[in-house]
Amino acid sequence: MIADRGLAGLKTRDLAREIGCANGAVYNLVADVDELILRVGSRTLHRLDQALSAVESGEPSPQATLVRIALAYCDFAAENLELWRALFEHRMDPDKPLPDWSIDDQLQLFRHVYQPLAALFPQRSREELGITARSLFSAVHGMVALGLEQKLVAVPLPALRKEIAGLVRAMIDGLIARAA
Amino acid sequence: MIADRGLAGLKTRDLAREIGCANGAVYNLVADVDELILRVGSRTLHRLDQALSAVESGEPSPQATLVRIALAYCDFAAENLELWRALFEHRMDPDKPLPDWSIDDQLQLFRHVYQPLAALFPQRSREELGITARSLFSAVHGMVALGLEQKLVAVPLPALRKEIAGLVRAMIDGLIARAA
DNA sequence: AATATTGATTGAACGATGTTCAAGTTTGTT
DNA sequence: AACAAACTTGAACATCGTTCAATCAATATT
Repeated sequence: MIADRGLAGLKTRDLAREIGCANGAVYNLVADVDELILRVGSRTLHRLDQALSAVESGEPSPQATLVRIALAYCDFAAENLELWRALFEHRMDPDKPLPDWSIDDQLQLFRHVYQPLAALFPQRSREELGITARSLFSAVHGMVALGLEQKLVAVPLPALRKEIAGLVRAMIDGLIARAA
Repeated sequence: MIADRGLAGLKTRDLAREIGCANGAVYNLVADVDELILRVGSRTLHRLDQALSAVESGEPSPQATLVRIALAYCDFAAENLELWRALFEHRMDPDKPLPDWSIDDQLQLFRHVYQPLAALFPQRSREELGITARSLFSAVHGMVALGLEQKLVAVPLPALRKEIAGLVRAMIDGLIARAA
C-alpha cells in the first residue's frame, strides 16, 4: 500500500480490508503503525542493500565502483520511489526511540561507500573514513532526493544520473587532490 | 508553533486558542493547513535567502563564497531546525498543485549558488550552470539533512561544518580539474 | 468425550484532528 | 435607525489510529 499510495495513503482500515481481517486485528501483528512502517522500511533497506551489493563485483577502480554505487542508489530510488521516500519521510514521536534493529539496518548502508573509500585512502583512520563515507552518501542522497522531487522542476532521470556521476567523480578527484 | 513543536505539532485548535479565536475562524485567514504551512515556508525561505545573501559580500574568490554559502545554509538549518525541516517534510495532495508564489520562493535559492559558479565557469551555458548549481545545492542539502537527523548517530555541528567545507571544496576542485 | 483454558477475532466505541456551516454578532453604509 | 455585508462562533461531520469487552476457535486437560 505504501508502494502505490505513499506513506500518507496507508490507512489501517484499508490495510485490514486488503488482508481480510477486522481493523482491530492489525494490532496482533504489529504494535503501532510506526512499527509497521519501520518493518516495511527494513525490507526496503535490505532490497536496497542487495541492489548496491550487485554493482560492487569485480570492478577495476574504487572510483568507478563509487560512481556505480551512486547510480544504483539513484536507480533504486527512482524504481521504488514511494518505498524509498517512506524511509526518510517517516518521523517517530520524539519520546519513542527507534528500535535497535532499525538503526542497524540503516548503518549497514554506509558500508558500501566505506569499502571503496578505504581502498582509495589507505592512510586514513577508520573514523575519518566513516565520516567521509557518510558525507559522500549524504551528498548523493541529497541529489537524488531533490532530483526526484516533483515539487520543483522535475529532472529527467538520465540527466539526473549524468549529474550524479559527474559530481561524484568531481568529489573523489577533489578528495584525492587534497590528500596529496 | 511549527518552530517549537514541529510540523506534526501544528494543530488548528491549538493555533486558534493561541491567537485567541474559535477554531473555525482560522479558515478566514487561510484556506487550508496546507496554505498555512506554505505561507510559513515562504517566510522561512525569505529569511534563509537573507542569511545566504549576508555572506556573499566582498568575497575574494568564488570558491570561498560557495563554501561560506554552504556553511550559512548549514547554520541556518541548525538554528531553525523545525522550520527548515517543514520546508521539505510537507507534502501536498498529489492533485493539489503548488501555488506559483511558492514555487518562485524555492527557485530563488539556487541563485546564490548560480552566481559564484558562473564566475568560476564563464564558458558554460546558462542551462549547464543551472543544473550544476542545483546539484551542488542538493549535495550540500543532503549533508545537512542527514547530518542534523537524530535518527542515526547525531553529528556534532562543528564536525558537520568541517565536513561540508571539505566536501564543497573537493567538489569545486574536482569540477575545475574536469573542466580543464 | 466432555470440559476448561488459552488465544485470536471482531466490530463497536473513543479521542484526536481537519473542515464545514448555520446561527449569532459585529461593522459599515445609507 | 435600518439594513446589508462580513466576520465569528462553536457545534457537528468525516476520517483517522487505537482500545477493548465480547465472541469464537482451537488446544489442552481431565
